[in-house]
Amino acid sequence: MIAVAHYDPEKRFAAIVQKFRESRHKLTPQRLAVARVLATSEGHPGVDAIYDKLQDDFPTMSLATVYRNVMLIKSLGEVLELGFPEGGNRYDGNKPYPHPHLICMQCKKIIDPELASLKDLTREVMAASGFKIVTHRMDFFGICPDCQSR
Amino acid sequence: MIAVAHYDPEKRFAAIVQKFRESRHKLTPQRLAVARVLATSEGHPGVDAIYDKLQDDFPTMSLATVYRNVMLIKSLGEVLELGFPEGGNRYDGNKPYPHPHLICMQCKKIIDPELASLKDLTREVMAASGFKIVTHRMDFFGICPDCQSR
DNA sequence: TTTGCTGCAAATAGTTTGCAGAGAC
DNA sequence: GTCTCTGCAAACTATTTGCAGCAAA
Repeated sequence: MIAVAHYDPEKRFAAIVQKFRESRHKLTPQRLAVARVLATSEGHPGVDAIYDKLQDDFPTMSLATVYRNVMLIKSLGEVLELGFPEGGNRYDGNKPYPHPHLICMQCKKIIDPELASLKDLTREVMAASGFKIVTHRMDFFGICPDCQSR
Repeated sequence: MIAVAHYDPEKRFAAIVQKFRESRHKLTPQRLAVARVLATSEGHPGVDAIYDKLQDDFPTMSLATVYRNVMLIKSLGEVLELGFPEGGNRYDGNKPYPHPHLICMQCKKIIDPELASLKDLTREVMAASGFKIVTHRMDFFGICPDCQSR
């Protein structure tokens, strides 16, 4: 299996809360709960997955609140949004900077492969094209080992 | 400037028409017109760009028809769909297989950089993860030389 | 107390679909 | 003549927004 590096989820949560404070945003229970799910999830949850996960603790919370807080955290630079045109964006609050993803087309799981050579690729494109490259997106789609053996 | 390889647009158009025939789809003027735009456009047009471009020749054609035919051509494997979650998917009928893209965040132009090392990257991910990789998506986002000097 | 946040419901935007007539073959 | 395709309008879905009450600071 591939090596996967993750930050300490509690530190990630604290970093997001710190950004809330710096930007003078109120620390509501709903907001903190969304931040905690983003910081601690390894599975790159979507908005509806976050919503579902919080139903036990916040039965009256609305989807709109999840959307609003995910957007806020994204605007603070503390979550990476993985948009998919088919809908159902996924979020990574654990590593909020661009990095490659490996997506199982069957079970929809998303994992983070370690790829050393990607930085060189970015530099190669910059030099060859004259573009000033700001960010990138690199997704591999396939069938994971679990789904292959089913 | 970066080197950009393109196929002969007329050959691409003929290949798409050939697929229409093989799959027993009727050759309506609207369908052929959409295929021609996809085969000959270098700018990775979106559905609305295709629609706009065809307004002169087919003033009564509906957006739905463009959508339906783009989807048909995609299902025949003759166009590469570049979906963006913000909406406005873009299409490449000239090189209908996965390849990296370089997207200007300002003028929205999309060009095809030549990157030799990408195949190795895919193999690296396959070997390390155990995934059976089916396809990939690699986008670089930045500011093109034209927009930088404006 | 003040101001921003939440829940609800309605609005939005891109895309898809049902249907009846038109047209390819 | 048959059966698919088209144009129109309505439906759909994920997301966003307006508003009135609620709660953090």
